[in-house]
Parts: sequence; structure tokens; C-alpha cells
Amino acid sequence: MLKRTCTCGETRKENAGEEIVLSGWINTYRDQGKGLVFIDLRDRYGLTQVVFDAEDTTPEVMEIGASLRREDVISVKGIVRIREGKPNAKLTTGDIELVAKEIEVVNRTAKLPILPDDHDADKIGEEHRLKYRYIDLRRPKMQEILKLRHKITQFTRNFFADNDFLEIETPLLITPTPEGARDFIVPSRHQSGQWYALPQSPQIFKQILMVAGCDKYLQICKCLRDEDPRADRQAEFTQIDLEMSFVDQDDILEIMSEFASRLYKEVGGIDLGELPQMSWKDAMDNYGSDRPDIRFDLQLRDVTELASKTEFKVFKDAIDSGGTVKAMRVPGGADKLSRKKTDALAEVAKTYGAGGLPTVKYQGGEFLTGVAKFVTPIKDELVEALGLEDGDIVMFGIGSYRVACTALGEVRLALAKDLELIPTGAFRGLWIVDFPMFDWNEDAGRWVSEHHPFTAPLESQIDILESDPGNCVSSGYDLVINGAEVGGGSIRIHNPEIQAKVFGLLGLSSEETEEKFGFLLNALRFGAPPHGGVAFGLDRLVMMMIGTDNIRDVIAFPKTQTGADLMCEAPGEADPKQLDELGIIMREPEAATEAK
RNA sequence: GGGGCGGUAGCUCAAUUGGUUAGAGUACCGGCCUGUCGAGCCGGUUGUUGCGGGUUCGAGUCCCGUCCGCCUCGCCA
Repeated sequence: MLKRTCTCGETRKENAGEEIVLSGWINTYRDQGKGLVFIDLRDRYGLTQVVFDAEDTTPEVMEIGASLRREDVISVKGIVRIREGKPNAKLTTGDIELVAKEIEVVNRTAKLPILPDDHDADKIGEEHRLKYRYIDLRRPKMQEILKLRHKITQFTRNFFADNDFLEIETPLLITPTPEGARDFIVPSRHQSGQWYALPQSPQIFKQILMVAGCDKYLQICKCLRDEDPRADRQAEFTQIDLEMSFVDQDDILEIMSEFASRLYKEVGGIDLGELPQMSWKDAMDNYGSDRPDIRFDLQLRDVTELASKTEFKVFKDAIDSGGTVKAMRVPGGADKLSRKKTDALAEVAKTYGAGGLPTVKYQGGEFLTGVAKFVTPIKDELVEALGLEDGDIVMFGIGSYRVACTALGEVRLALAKDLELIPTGAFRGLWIVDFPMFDWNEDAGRWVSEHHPFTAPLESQIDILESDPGNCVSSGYDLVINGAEVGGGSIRIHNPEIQAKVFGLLGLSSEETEEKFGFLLNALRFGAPPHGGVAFGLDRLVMMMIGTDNIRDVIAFPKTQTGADLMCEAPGEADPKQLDELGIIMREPEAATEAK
């Protein structure tokens, strides 16, 4: 075997005259006819032009050179020389070429299903890219992503190691717990009828590590949630997970702000600037989202009071049932937004639970369009409240507080896209703080955790935890960058009585609590320090830095929307023997359907 | 579980109101070409139109079912 002496990205003018060996894949070949063939040889590090010239090499090597096709794998020995033709400014090695003297064809490729070509990779169906991931990943762009991801994890490890964090692994096979996402379940062979769950996060383990005196913990770990994926969400994903003892919220926000700022700066070359704090209430009130995109300035205003003065039935019905009316001023919207566009925005509002999106134009001192007559009675007050100017459009979000805010908030985002309000290359981050402890779930008829059941209420809120859970503010915090939640955490409950109270509020009986979370409550009884932590979504960080909204772009071997790995064809059938050992009997498909 | 879009050559796509032999670029194969670099020129091979039914003289096209992929609501403590 010819062993390479350097890579395809490093040879320069200065190396002219040296004998080297390169190994790699044929990126392209250009056969000029009898006696002259060019090859661009590719490896992870770059491209080097190899020339097969009849005047410089043997007929045998020439023949092999002419037979090479895309993605064949070769090793080639030769002499570096300054190019006889023009240099190629597109390549770092563009000044030189390797004159082939000896060649070893390591492997010929079969007929290629896809080409690893950045130039038209976007056109290749993702299904093919995923099935032949090993070819897709050869693309320089994909290699760059893998490298960036590596740099981020490397930076993370170094940063936290420098701050005395210990990297500690937690188990993948854990006990199923109620609350939260749907678990992936794994059968136990030794204890038939018993099941492991794969972790949705190492949450409880990292808290127990604090009880165990580890003080500062870090792990870059896989988390698994058996829920439907989205473009930016995958059932199997990676978190930068950490936890600290004897800290308060400010301590955590401080170190995490430093981490985020330095990470973006040093790895991504991005200046995040200051990371201000905004309360959850302010975020919902003004941006209609708990992860507001503050790169542009449209804001929502509460006009419930004003709206109650009108005879508009849509307003009245919502207000009578305790709802909210929000308004958003779109400067200059009268000209920019056609009926077609406002209709499309109304569809957005409907998707998020609103009945529609009443819209009025403000032109010539009058409200125009269909619902104008209903809001004209409050015209002056509305103009004043929203600071309306001639040519503006006003849109209304109506419904329960969360629906009114969210629906109009989503319209806000759609509008930003449509009117191109987001400056390219802008990065704006902020911490969202003071989340509510709970949200009332109508279907379940009980409180559910806004964050998770281990989140502590703010110290000032402990009094109202039980008397007024709906207004109880938690110690949770999320880091939001460009409208995406990149991480979140909280100060945890370290007092077993308070933890038991929270479980109780979530509708768990004390038996259930003891059965499912007894080990945690126990741990809290045996000397738990105050502690708190954060989990950052690694995939999201990578996505943001390379500017993609597709999470599959940043995962080497991602899954599809139905949880399939198209390359290895997971999930697959298990051997009946395996099932037998586990005491599992498959129900017939028809029976499964009937059971529904 | 709901809604939307898509599936035609290895790949990316085209194919008039249903119309007879399903085309183009690219990859691949062959030929030409000594300075190319997304090489060029000439020629060629490549099809279960996702799958299964149905309507029709005739289906890539229309209908029903189903599978797969993508986007999305619910869901994601």
C-alpha cells in the first residue's frame, strides 16, 4: 500500500520538487486526450490537482489515469511542481499540481446513486442523501459542519473544564417516569415485564450528582424523546448539560452568558453583544412568544380595555369569557400588504388557535376595510395607544391570553419574513426569566409544569405555591437567540417537602410520587445542596452558526419524520428468539387496529 | 391523530384537454482532443412513471386505497 505523506489541502509552491504521496477520492477528472489527464483528488482537507502527462510518466500509469472516474479511491506518488497552466485561485493548492509517477487504485466505485457535490447538493432529494449518507458526508460543506460541531464540543469541554466542571456520564437505561415527553422504552431480560426508559435528559441524575457532592457537572449527552419531529427537532438529539451547587440564578446566567458569548465569538466569529433579561410576561405581552425574536421591532399591545368599548362581537365574546385583545401596528402596512397577504396572515393566526385576524388600514385619518366600522368608535384612543401614522395597518389577536398573544406573535414572525424585516447576519440574544411555574391544562384538568417538576419557585413565591399556583413564578430561564430557544434551565428544588408539594399540584398521588420519584425525594432528604443548571441544545447551536433551519444538516446520521434511519434501515424486526427471551408476544396487526 | 406538498432514467427535472415510440441535463459507456479546472465536442446505454386496485378503446395524467419523504397543528416536563 502506498502510504500518503501529506493531505490534499496542504501542498504549496514551496513544496515544488518534492516527492509526495496523496490518497483520496476522485472529485473530478478532465481527460484532455491522449497523453494528458487532470484529476482533482479530494480528501477531508482539500483538493489537489494531479496530472497524468505522457511525457512525464509510463504508459501503464497513463492508462490507469485515463480510466479513473468520480469517487474512485486512489493513492498516487509523484513530484510537486508549479502548474504549467494558469493557477486556480479557487483552490488553496491552486498554484501547484502533482505529476503522477506511480498510482495504486485502492477501490473503484460502483455506479453512484448521488454525487458528493456541493454545487448541486441542494437539488438532491434528502431521501437519497440520507440513504447514502456516507457519500453525502464527503461533501466539503458537510465536512465543515462536522468540524464546526467538533469545535463547539471541544470549546465547551475546555471552557467548563477551566471552570472546574467534571464531565460525568449518566446512564442510558433508566426508569420510566411520568410527566414530560413520551419515553422510548426498552424491555428488561432479567426482569420480565419490567422496562427501562431511555432518558429524555439526565435531569434527575445531574441533580443527584449535586447531592453526591460533585459541585459542578458537565456532560455532552444524547437525549431521547419519542415525539414527532420537526425541521428543527429530532427524537434523538444532543444537549450540553450542566449543573452547579451553591449557586443562585445570577451565578448561572453569568457563567452561561460568558460561555455563550465566547462560544459564538471564538468558534463562530459572531458578536452576540449583551444578553439582556426579559421577563416571560414581557415577552408574551410584547412579542407574543416566550422566545421572542428581537432582531426586529414590531410589538404587540394590549387593547382589551379599549376593545371592550366597541360593539364588535368578536371582541366582546372573547372579553366576556375572560380573554384578551392584542393589537399590532405594522408601519406602512397599508401599501405593503395586499388583501392576499393579509388573508395568508389570517391563516397563520388560525393555525395557532385564533378565530381570524381582523385587520384595519389607517389612511387619511380613517379606518378602512371590513371591520373598520367596529373599531372606528375607538379610533382616537387606538391611534394614540398604538402611535398610528397614516398608511399603517393594525392587526388584532383575539382569544384567551395565550392564544391572543401567540397567534399575533406568529403573525409578527410571518410578517417579518414577508416584509424582510430581519437584518441579514444579525444575532440578538436574551435571557427569558420569571417563567410561570405552571400552566393549566384544560384537557387533563390539572396543572402541568411550564418547565419541569424539579424547577424551584422563586423564593419570594413559595408562599403562593399552593394558594395561587397559576400566578407562582419559577426560577426558570431560557436563552433565546434569534427567536430560537438554544438552552434553558432553572434553580432546582432542593427541599423534599417543596418537591412533594409540587408533585401534589401536578396531580401525582403520594404513592405515585414515592414509587416514581422516591429515589430523588430520598436523595433530597440526605443533605442536598442548593443547586441549579442548564441544558443547551447542541444541534441548535450548530444550526444557528451555519445558518440552516434543518436539524438533519447538523447530525451525521439523522432520522426521518417517522423515526427511520434510511441508511441502516432502522427500526427493524427483532428475531423471534430475542422477543421470546424478553417475554414479548407481538399482537397481530389486525388486533392492534381493533384495540384502537 | 389532523392539514398541506411531493414520488417519472443512478441523480435533478419535463411530458398540452387522458392519446399512440415517456424526453432533457447530468452521471455512466464509447470516440476525439496536450493545459484543463462545474473542461469541451461527437455518439450511445439507462424506465415496475413508489406500490395495489379501478374508470377508459387508451392512464405518468382521472378515481380509491396504501407506502415513503418533506412542511406543519397537536405533541415536544
